[in-house]
Amino acid sequence: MLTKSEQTTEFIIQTVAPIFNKNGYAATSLSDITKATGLTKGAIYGNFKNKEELSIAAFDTTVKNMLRRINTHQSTSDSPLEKLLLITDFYRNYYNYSQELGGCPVLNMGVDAKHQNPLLLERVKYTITKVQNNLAKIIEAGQELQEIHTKIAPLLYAKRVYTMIIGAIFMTHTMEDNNYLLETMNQIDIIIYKELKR
Amino acid sequence: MLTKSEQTTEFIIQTVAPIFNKNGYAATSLSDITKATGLTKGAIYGNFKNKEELSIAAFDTTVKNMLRRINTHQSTSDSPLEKLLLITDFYRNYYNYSQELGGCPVLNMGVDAKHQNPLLLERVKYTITKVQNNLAKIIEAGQELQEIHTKIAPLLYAKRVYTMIIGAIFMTHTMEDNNYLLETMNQIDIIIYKELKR
DNA sequence: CTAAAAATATACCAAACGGTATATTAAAAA
DNA sequence: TTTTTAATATACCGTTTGGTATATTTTTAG
Repeated sequence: MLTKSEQTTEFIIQTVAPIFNKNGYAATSLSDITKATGLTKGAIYGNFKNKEELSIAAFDTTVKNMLRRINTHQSTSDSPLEKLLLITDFYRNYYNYSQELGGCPVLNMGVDAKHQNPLLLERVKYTITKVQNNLAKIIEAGQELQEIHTKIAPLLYAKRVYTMIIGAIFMTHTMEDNNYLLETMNQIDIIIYKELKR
Repeated sequence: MLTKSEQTTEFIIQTVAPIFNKNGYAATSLSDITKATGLTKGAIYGNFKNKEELSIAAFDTTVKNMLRRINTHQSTSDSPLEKLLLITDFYRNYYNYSQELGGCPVLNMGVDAKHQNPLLLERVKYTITKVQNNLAKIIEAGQELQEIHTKIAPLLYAKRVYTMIIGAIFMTHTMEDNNYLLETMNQIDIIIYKELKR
């Protein structure tokens, strides 16, 4: 069972996460935070050291939820190759999903934290590395199960794919046009079928 | 000849552009601006209506310079196909170049302006559309000169390519690793040779 | 049910915010 | 060179900023 303060801490994070993600670190004020939560500064600073720490907790939670969601989605299948296709499938619905989060946390905070919040930037880098390694692991598993060509360099392809995904996320959000995401996922599926699959 | 005020206006824009690009709109304060220019608020507000207008002028100038630079680079050749290769070549050196600008203006302001500066966001959208159309025009010219397959849809490929480029820019800047940009440009070159070239 | 402890609210801080009215200085025209 | 005009500096405005010390309330333990 969660203590009262643990509940409050969790409530603050959940409430504030989309605000930070949407507005960025500097443009999110403490009055935004108190207004959204209905709490006072006393409560906020009783649960978090400062604004920076709160922004990091918010990012980490958002990302954790997102990665869990991708993981659940791909675990529908045991085949690594199909797992990859399920991931592109996940991102076909990402525009809707990420709008609930206030945008893509990796993209938004990667750009936003760059010159203002070094600790948060480290969390973004860590997240990107993690996503890439996850992709690479799936490719490796596919090679072991002889679904994927062994000549393929797993991490290289993982980076290639994630670069395309994040580009499509930016374009879709900025241009407010889901086709960038859909079209890019189709392209990645073609890579999976024509380059990876043996 | 430029009048005194025109000179000052230009000086302010040039000085302030990389600051806005680096820190984002909200995180750039008027004291940042006065400190960097050595001017007072009186001078700033004598030349610009407000902070928003200045940020837009700064973005427009940065982008104009950037587009001119790409244009100069590609005009080395008359062949549309080679023009495309010269563009990927330009982006191979983009990490260095964009660091001077305080990052990629399209990427940074696209994310930053999304929920804070609608006028600036419109400028970003306009820029993206322009870049895409430029790429599409080159492909069309290549089709007319029979360098590029006519079955290729110019705008579709233009969007595909720019999506990959902007993804690579994000990854390179966030991960501080130029390989994302280099690797992506190699991939685009492969697309040019294997899919576009006839 | 009461006492100790933990969590939240209140009231306050100096500093910084974007912006403006006015004074002063510098440039252009007569 | 003087006068007019334009450009910049100064001083100030109310508001908001992130953060804190302290008072009050709520929760938990005895």
